[in-house]
Amino acid sequence: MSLVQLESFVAVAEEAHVGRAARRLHVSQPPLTRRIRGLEDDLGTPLFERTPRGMRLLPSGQRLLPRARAILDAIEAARTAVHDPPALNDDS
Amino acid sequence: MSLVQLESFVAVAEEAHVGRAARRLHVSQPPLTRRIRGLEDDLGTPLFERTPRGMRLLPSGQRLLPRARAILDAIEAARTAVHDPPALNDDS
DNA sequence: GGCCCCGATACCGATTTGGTATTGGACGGA
DNA sequence: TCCGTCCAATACCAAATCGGTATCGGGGCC
Repeated sequence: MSLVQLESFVAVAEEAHVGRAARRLHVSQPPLTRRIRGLEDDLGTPLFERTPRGMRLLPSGQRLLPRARAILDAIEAARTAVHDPPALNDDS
Repeated sequence: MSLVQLESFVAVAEEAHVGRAARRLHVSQPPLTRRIRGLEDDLGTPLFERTPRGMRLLPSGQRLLPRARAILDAIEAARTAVHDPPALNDDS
């Protein structure tokens, strides 16, 4: 599992469409398809149902989605925290 | 930033020693040195002080450490959640 | 001054990754 | 029913990434 895979998963889940998600992520469609497939392989379970219209989240994917978002948010928070020392307490 | 980098960072922070951390992670020392360097480059700030005895966390690294651990834990939790459907509620 | 322990770097081969082109399947309209 | 369209999946190749071995450079410590 990688952060790139999680980011890709969230984008595809939100767009319900690999092509649109690819445009949003500034990559072409095939690598994005492979990222999703790689994530499913890593987890050992499918996350989406492939329909003729696009991608629909399976229950497993629905369970992953909020956690994936939380992880990506935590990454951003960590990035910020490294740079922002907490405000000094007057007592310290 | 990648999960591999975060995992490497936590190991080096805990061991205070690139060589020991490398053994623990089952990689050789040079790639681990590069992962740490890559993370520092990505964040734009050093995380460790290099001493003749090993590595010591800088304040920036101290701020990152608990967050890195939390992220790695969240990854494991997500992995588990995908496989474990929540117990059915009798009311549902 | 010589030895030892540490992380950093050079170099090379292997793996991974991305892009273009193409395929195959499912709809929808004429 | 056949053709055009839209979707994800795959084949293929080039570029980038990554890991390992060998080596370097700097500090301590006899």
